[in-house]
Amino acid sequence: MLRISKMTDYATVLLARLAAAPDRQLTATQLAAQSHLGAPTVSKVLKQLHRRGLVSSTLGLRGGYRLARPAAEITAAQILDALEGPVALIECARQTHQCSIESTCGVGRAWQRVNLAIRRSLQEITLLELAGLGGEPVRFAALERALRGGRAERT
Amino acid sequence: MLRISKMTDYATVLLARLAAAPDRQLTATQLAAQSHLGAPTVSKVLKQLHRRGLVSSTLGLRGGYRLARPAAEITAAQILDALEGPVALIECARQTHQCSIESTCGVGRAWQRVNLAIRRSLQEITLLELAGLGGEPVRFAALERALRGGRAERT
DNA sequence: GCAATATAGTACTAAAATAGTCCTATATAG
DNA sequence: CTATATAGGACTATTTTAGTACTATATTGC
Ligand code: FES
Ligand code: FES
Repeated sequence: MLRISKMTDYATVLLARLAAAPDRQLTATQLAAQSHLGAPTVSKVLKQLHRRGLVSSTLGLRGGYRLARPAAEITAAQILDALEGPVALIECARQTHQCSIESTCGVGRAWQRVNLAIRRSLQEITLLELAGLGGEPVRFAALERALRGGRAERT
Repeated sequence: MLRISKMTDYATVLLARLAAAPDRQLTATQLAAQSHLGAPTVSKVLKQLHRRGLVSSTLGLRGGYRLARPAAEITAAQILDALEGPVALIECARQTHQCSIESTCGVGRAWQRVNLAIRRSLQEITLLELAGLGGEPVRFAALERALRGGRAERT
């Protein structure tokens, strides 16, 4: 249940590598070799990450990629959004809800709460933690809170 | 990000309908009409729900479906599992992890914790709440108040 | 027994999403 | 000017998901 795409998985791996070498500039080829992933695929992911502002790039010879900001300021939610867009748990949970059976079901509202809770938990996980660099354990306080409270979100 | 399949969505709708009529037996055709969904699809979903023990069925004339147990004892996690199986957030999070780059990445562990947290949250949502039948807003608000004093939020 | 109704199981087809590749353009260092 | 590297987009292949169809079996009521 609840898979993330391979591309997103790759993205976290690549970002973790960049996080481990914050002052260096790594090329797509280098990252592909380090990660044992295909070079074209890695390139594609990095391009997407650049589009979404998670990495900065330098063109030309001696170019490459680095994190656009410190690993502690990049969250799992941002990575997910960057690769998969703001798709929600179910169609009904999207802002423009045009579910055909909405009037008769009433389930959508509850799923939205679940969706919200998950988003909140993902916003508390930083790349630092994903990369295993932070030392602090992953926390899920917000998840617990959101599940019970169900407050509004702004993202 | 993090979609559930349409089938799972349908399942919650159908289960919610069954939950709303706990003492009646509804046929697939009736449920399809109520939910404005295709009859073959509804039938398929119900068969799967029966296989996974979430609904009980009666064969033959005057047959139909009903919940296998009270709505309060059916959780969102169970519904998800019934329709989509125990697939995890990423391949690496599965019990039989055979990720090819596992040795070099170290990201898997953190995702596993995210995965676990999401599962736990889904286990706390019951069908009663999904169906909008429980008194859940009060209960959640009270719990939140009791638990308040948590930690700060991050974007 | 027999016909009608309804679920059970399974196999198949169609459609959509995802993954991966390739090509062209552009920027930079030397 | 050339080699290297990213940027963007188009394309194909694969996989997953959704939906349909068909056969078998159980139950009711005549
Ligand atoms: S399935 Fe869309 S609102 Fe319920
Ligand atoms: S991507 Fe599989 S263990 Fe990291």
